[in-house]
Amino acid sequence: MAASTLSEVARLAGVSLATASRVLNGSSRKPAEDIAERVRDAADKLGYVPNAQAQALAKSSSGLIGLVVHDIADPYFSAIARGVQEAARQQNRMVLLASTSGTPADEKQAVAAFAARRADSMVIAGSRSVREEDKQGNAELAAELDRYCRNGGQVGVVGHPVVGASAADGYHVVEVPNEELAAGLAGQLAATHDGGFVIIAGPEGLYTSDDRVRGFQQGLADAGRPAAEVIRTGFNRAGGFQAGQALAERIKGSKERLCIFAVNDVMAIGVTAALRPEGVWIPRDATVAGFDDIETLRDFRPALSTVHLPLEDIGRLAAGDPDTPPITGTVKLRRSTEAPVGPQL
Amino acid sequence: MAASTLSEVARLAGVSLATASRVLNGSSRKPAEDIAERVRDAADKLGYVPNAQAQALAKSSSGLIGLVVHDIADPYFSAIARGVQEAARQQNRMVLLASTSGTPADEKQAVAAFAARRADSMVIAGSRSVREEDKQGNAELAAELDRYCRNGGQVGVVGHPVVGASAADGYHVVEVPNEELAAGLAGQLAATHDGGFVIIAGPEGLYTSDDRVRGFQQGLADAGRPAAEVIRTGFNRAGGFQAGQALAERIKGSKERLCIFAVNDVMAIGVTAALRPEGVWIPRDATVAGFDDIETLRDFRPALSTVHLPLEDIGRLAAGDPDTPPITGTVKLRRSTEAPVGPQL
DNA sequence: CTGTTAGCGCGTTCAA
DNA sequence: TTGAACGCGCTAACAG
Repeated sequence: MAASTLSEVARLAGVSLATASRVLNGSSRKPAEDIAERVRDAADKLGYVPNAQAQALAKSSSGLIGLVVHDIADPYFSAIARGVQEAARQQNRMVLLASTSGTPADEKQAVAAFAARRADSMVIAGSRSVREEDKQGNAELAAELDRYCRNGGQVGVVGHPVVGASAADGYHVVEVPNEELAAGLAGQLAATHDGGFVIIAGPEGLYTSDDRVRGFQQGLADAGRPAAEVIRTGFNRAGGFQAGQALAERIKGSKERLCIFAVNDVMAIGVTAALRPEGVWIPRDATVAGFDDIETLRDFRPALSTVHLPLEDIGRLAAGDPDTPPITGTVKLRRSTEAPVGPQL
Repeated sequence: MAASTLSEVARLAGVSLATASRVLNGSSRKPAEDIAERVRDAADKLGYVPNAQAQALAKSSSGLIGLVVHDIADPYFSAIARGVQEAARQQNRMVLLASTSGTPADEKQAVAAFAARRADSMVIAGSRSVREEDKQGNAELAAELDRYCRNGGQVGVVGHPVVGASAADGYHVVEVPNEELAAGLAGQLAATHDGGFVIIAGPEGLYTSDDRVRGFQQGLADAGRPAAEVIRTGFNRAGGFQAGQALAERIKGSKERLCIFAVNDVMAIGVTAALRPEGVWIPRDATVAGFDDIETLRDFRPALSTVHLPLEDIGRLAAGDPDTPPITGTVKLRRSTEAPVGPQL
């Protein structure tokens, strides 16, 4: 038993298809009130639900907005997703979700699927990479996006342009000032920290990670400090944990109080978690800072110094919301980077 | 410049529409290999992307699965969303996302929108409620779901049936054994805790909250303990925080070491966060337990005792994945409920 | 203001 | 095996 159709409603109301359509679905021209009511009654009686697919086909506008993320359960992405969702709601559209493993090849698949569904626009979140292994995938992804844009699609990319994508119409990038913010963080940390710095970074070639590393180094240089050593690892908690384990020995074997900058919050949490069982206490024996200011981690102790990013706004902006302010971040110094004898909050 | 259509491809390949369709989109009957190749070439040249809307219209099956959550940025829901996403991927379908404010009225809207898009199935997560204020909304939601099911839709609900929904075909509930698990938690806590218990619960009428409260009380009773006092507050971190503030005085003013059970993890975190600045240390001055075992909170210190729920599996199951095991939880006792002189992990 | 008609892009039944 | 024709449910031109 399929859902009832508009023509059934029209027949029951004793009017034509067009009239029923005008009454039930948004049209500029409003039919007479008495006939309109009859149509509404009929629709009600039949439990009529307009077929959005058919509407989309006829109007060639689907009211869909696609969202590509690496992992919807990652708090970074889910915060962005919330922003996209809100923007979609305001625009009276629905969100199509695609979680990919993070490889460009997978993302290309997702983009193609969105294009097939004729999504009006789409948002691509997740770090871009220039690693050799992603080269072909990037090219294909760029081609797919390009075609989509040429067909009138709107694309919002978070962070960096997709590698190789031409600056087509309808293609816009929500720039996140990772580099400046990381420099700012480094500057503020250098003001109170005398010892050395170490950076826990993601794999080389990940733009977001690379930008934050570069910015941080620049900030150190501006403060007259030597460059920090960079440890490359996975761009997630597990990566941070590994790096933390590797650092533990070193910290315990030296008198120096190291300041550790992990290029994102979950990595910083991983570092801290690895250090704790080794008896290395933050901020007593070393200090730790992250990046992103993930909401769920805000109750973490010691409170994590980080850079606040308005992730929801980023999502909203990428989804094409006009009255979202441009993206700016804020350095947040908290307990994890306090001086050795700071207040015991 | 709109995307190219199947008939354009057919014309360029010099074949009929039907043939092109058979070649490009899954059909049982395969045309000759030489002609098939010509069609594929043409499609490639034109950058043909099948219009999923039109396909859906013709086949009356959209390949869409709707997901209703209260807040996609809430780690509880985003974990479930991951499960749904994975199931969808396996079934070669896409996820339509709707975040609602949590009111049944909003959820009804979302369900209607999914129905309009002719989603093949949908998943509704988020606690059901029997509060008076939700009565009408619940009824409308139930009616909407009912109609959707009658039209052949599949509905998976997490936790509890939607209030008032008739057990229609295609309607199934992923039961979460909240009550038994809460009882189990209470039992294990009672084994090592001598003092009193307090429960921080959500508003009365929220099934999930009520079940956990009831189970916990039952568990206490089975252990020969008096019933715990129940404090009602918001079902989120803010609610927990408020309750924590209210409790702080009492804990400081008494010698008794209270065991606080918050009906979910984020509330437990809120309680702990409120207690900390008041100088109440966990587990020294009081102990705290939660429910859900949210992944992002696992590095929280003191490590939170809780009940582990396989949220991804729940999502997968609700999305109709056949080979996901039935849902069982596990009590996880960690540092936050340890005896006063436990090991300093 | 209303009704008729022609598509939107595709799957699928029929004849050929 | 291939192609012509119809229908999926709806919108938007037209004509009345």
